[in-house]
Amino acid sequence: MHTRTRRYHHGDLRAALLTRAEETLREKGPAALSLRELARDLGVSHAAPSRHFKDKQALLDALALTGFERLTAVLEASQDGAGETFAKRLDAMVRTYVGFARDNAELLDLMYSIKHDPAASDVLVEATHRWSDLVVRLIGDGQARGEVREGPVERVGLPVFAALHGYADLAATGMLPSEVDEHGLDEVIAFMLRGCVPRDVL
Amino acid sequence: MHTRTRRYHHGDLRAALLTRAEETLREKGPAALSLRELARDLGVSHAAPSRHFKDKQALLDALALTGFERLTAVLEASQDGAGETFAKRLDAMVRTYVGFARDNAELLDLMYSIKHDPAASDVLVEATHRWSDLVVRLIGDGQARGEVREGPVERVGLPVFAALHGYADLAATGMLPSEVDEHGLDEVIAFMLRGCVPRDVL
DNA sequence: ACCTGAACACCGTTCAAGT
DNA sequence: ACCTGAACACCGTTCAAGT
Repeated sequence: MHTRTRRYHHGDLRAALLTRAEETLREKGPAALSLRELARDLGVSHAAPSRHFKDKQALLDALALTGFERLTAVLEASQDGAGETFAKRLDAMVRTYVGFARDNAELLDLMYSIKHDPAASDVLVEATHRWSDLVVRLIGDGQARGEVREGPVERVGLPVFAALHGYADLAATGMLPSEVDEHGLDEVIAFMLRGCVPRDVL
Repeated sequence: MHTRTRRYHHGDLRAALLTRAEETLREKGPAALSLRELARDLGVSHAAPSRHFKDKQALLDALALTGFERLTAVLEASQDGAGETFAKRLDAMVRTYVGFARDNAELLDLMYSIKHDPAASDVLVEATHRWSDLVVRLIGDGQARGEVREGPVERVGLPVFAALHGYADLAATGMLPSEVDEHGLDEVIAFMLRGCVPRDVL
């Protein structure tokens, strides 16, 4: 690839490994991710990655962490220009999340598989909390405005999150016939709003 | 384990491989599933499995297929004594599905990962259709009774399925704090019913 | 028909040794 | 501090040969 004579590696092997790992994950799937092939791609010996990641799992953890950081960043950004009403803020968040899931299907899968690993690192657990806090805040604000039914936020928010998580997974893994996926998201958002409706309405 | 002198294998190696594979999947997770270890566990040579499954993927496909068969069986059974109303039938189906997901978390994961593989076999695709037909029938019957809003069944059913799939995944992978999981399912079912409510009500 | 044993090309991980 | 090269114990897959 790059023909300069290299004594060791050109600079930041750690970052290069993560970048290349994500490319491979996206292009060839998680099964094709091998430390040795990564090292080969980057022109270092197969043992070199171990200086930066104690084992393969540590690299996957680090990769998942970058995913959570990017996800929370776009989700937070989605709330900025979204407007005031619960309907508009929910719409923005859901479309952003599903968009991220479509664009990063394999990465999101990795993120979830690591999240429910009991040995997940602290920084990683913290990253997932930042994201669930966003949902909690969205629901809480909606309740404060009288646009969402009363009740403990986790209980009101849980079905919303379940539907969001489920639809994003279906869409990202290509399990929806394309003509369903076309307007499916509109349908899901309307469904969520009906589910959130205050008790005096339904 | 069994001490009888065996010339080759005791009988049905194919079935024994599938049974042992599911045990390993359940106890040690998908990463620990190796053809060679399976063969060792069953006391045959490492090449023996290839007589029954052309490669590892073929064994996983067969395992997923048994999963789909058992899943559709319990789901169909759930509808028998469920009662007449849409609410009761939905309740029965959702609880049965989530129960299956909890009891077979790793297997269900495998089933989904294979389902969205473009090279999925015909019998496997057919098995997944039997299950989506069940959801379609549930929604269609609800509409006929005037208990579910009008519209194309796929469009009405999609958010229900998304929420079901999403909640089952959260519950099965242990991502719900136990005090949330306690009453979470009731909350999700009520949410689904509000989402399905006819247009003249909401 | 069903299984074995050896062979091949891959892994992840470890560790002395090099620069 | 960072990387190499050899070594070890695993994989999946294939194929001649055995019963």
